[in-house]
Amino acid sequence: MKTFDQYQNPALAVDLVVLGYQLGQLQVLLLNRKEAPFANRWTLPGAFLQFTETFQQTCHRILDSKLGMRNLYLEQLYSFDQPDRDPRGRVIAVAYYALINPANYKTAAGTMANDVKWFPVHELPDPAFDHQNIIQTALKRLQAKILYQPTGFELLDQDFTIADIQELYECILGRELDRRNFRRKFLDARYILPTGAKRGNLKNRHPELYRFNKDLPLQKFHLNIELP
Amino acid sequence: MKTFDQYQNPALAVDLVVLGYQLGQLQVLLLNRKEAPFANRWTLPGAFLQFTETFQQTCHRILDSKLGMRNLYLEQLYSFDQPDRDPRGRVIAVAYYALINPANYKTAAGTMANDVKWFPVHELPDPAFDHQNIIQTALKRLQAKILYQPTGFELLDQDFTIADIQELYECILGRELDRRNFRRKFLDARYILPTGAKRGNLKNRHPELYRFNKDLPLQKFHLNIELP
DNA sequence: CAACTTAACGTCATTATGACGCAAAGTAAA
DNA sequence: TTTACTTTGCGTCATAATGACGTTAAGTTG
Repeated sequence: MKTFDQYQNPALAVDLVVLGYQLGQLQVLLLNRKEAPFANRWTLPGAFLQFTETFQQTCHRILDSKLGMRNLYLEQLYSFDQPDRDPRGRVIAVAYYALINPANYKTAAGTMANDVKWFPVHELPDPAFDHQNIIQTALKRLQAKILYQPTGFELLDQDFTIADIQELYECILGRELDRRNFRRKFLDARYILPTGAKRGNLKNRHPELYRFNKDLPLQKFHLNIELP
Repeated sequence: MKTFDQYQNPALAVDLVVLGYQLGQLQVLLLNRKEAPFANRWTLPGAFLQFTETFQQTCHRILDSKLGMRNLYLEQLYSFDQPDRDPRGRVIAVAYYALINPANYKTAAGTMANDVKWFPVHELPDPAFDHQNIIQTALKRLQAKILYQPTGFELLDQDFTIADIQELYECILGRELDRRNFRRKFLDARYILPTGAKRGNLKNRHPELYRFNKDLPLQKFHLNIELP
């Protein structure tokens, strides 16, 4: 039985679209690249796959060691194969995306090294390589995903108000939703359950806090919202 | 600027799940493998990515040269990374799936070389490598896809009856649907348009022939069917 | 022309959705 | 202590979509 080590294989990189929700905006985490090519440009965090690693292991190596993040939602996004996507040679990128709540990390705006930064998805710099393309693919995936899987909750605190989650949905979907119909849907369908507590320290009426209903059968979650 | 050719990179294979609808059943195309490992076992058609190829080019190389198929629906499925998925060494598989109408090719049952064969998806042999896993991933993807994209039509003749397409949906989704409600949905929403012709040569009433409505805005296509 | 089968069309009750109105709770200003 | 203002929470109504199912029409076979 022969092996394949002697053939010329493309290099294999794993790139991560880390998405967080902060200050009412969906944000992407980018790194400022030091080396050529694309020195001083912003890029997705990434690493080359080590020979014995799985993709997930590479992801966790990047997230844990470089960014101090763990226990997050992670899913394979797509594999990118344009032959000229890296000027150094043939590099295939397997992209994953992660959803995190920035409040759980020291990565809130301002508390990070200046080569790591959150960018609101509508104010992105022109990133290196084909990373713009990868980011847009992730955003489209997320738009589709939150309509049939309760993944949006990964971006919020465990306890949240209905206004919180509605703003998150509006931000991701890029359209406004009727407050009262949104509430009705999430409550009637029991996607969320009241905790009994309310959020205080507010100027106006104190809203109730809710939590995702962990007992919800996954195939029951479905929102019928048209994209703009 | 350095290149990466000198590193030890995993081999990169492209594997194809070719799906066809025939004899009222969804079928997968498998090849009988001649060489070790897994000699005499059935596998997905596949090939190693050549250094300058895109994934799609590899797919077309496999489909065109080995199977004589072209002009088909092709979409990236998922990338498989289990380190032990190939006993010859580390091989990453980027899987694509293709939807074809077998009637358009000489690959109808019985007209093929005996090392190429269609298998109904519920009567699969135990395939080599992790190909069972890849096939099941493709079937789940197809189930989800036909509910929000009009991809099912790729598996049928251009002109079809409502019974044809309903049987296709029932077969892919694995559940029965009400004949009258199915018709109502597809006609009222103008997913399909009448051609004016009817299918003759039948024992009973001759059904009208329809065609997919090419002018349908894609975001309008949506079926609200729960999976079993 | 009677029997049989599939296609085509229709009805009705229930549920989901879109578009709103209005009262309650809380803070801040008068 | 009112009054103004804002956000939350609850409710209504019309319309659209869906599930369940009955009836008639078209065609073949005996």
